[in-house]
Amino acid sequence: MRKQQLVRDAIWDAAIELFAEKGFDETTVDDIAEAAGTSRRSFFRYFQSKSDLMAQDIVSYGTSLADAIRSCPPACSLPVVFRRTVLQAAQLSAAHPRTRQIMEIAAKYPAAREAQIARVAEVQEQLAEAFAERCRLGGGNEMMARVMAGLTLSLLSVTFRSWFADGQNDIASTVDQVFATVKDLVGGRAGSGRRSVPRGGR
Amino acid sequence: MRKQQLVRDAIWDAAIELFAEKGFDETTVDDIAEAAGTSRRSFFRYFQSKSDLMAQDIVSYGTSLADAIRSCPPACSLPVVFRRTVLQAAQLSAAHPRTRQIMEIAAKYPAAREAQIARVAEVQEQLAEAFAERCRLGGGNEMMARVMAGLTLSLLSVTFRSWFADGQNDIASTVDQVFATVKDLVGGRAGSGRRSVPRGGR
DNA sequence: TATAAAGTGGCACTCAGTGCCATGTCAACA
DNA sequence: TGTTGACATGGCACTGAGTGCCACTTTATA
Repeated sequence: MRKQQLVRDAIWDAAIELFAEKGFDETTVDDIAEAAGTSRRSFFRYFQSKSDLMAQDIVSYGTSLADAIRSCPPACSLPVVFRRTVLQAAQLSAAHPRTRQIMEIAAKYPAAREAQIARVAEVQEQLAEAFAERCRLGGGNEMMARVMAGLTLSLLSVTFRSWFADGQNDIASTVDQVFATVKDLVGGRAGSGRRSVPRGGR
Repeated sequence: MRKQQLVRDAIWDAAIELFAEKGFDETTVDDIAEAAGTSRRSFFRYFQSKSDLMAQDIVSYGTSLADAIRSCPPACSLPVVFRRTVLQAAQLSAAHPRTRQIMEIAAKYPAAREAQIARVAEVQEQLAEAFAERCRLGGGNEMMARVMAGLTLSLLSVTFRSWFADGQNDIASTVDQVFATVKDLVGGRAGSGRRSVPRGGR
């Protein structure tokens, strides 16, 4: 039924509004239920917990990331898949009207932040699978898929933080900046001035 | 006072033992307090929560990582600092007698895993600071420090997972393996057989 | 030994989360 | 139109987490 989605949205909106207004810790489930015009008991039918609700965007964000990976043209090299994925996910999230509000809540309340971070680990699993599939990294190489997934999320996290801190809207250029930084770190050609060359091995 | 530490250790040991035995979710704070020969109220004087207790090792692990970064000889290049850090942290943790037990608990119970993951974010902050300090990445380049921190933890996570899954004890070789994988991904010379070359740029 | 400081345990309270059950709603069907 | 069944809802009661408060005990110091 479509009404289900309506109730769910009502709860979610009410919750975010209250979190922003009164604080994450200060808002009880009863508050949210009341503001959404439903009961405490129903709240828990739609969301597993307050934390679960808070991390909802991370989950959907994860599926769009996985989609981005899978939908990348087959000709793309690994690094290109990589970059496209980060860029696409960043743009998608940046476009969502509530994103900044949610980031503010997460920045302010550790409990809210933890709720999100906890889900990131699940997203990482999804990504690893998607990468493995996309790049046919079968056999003993799920390791690379996992490294890619971890790296992708690290870069995204840095990207968002920087984008959020700057208060600017052009997330694509933030992505460029982050990639330039990594290249510099890891030994690509581009550089932001500082030499810090590779030659890693023991 | 030294007795404080004794009580704390007693609680911690009792908790880990019970988690392994009955499960994380199934163990109540009362159970732990009783097993440790203290009261529920005192439990909360030593640990903020059950989750806090579960994540205790992550915290100490974080400080040893930060130390590893700071104690790296000044001559080392960035990638070397990097590798040393990962290796040192891996070895340190692998050496701790309870590490495997804790990983088993985390593997089995999502709530326990989440508790740990939530703390990893804090560790990442610590690492970013340490990297920034160690490499004198002042000014506008905290970004690189954060990328390094994220990358370090990603690699460590993969390393541990692999080490844990294999059931082997030589974590140094696992680290080698992971680094070879990254190099392969990002365009170094070493390779584990599969070509998936760099040539990053957009 | 007296006394201050610090640690401890019990009690009561709020809030999260869950199981159970009675009620309400809507649609299909007789 | 009235009955039935599926399903969503809301209330109630219960357990466990986490906290504030206070009385008690232990320990260090004079």
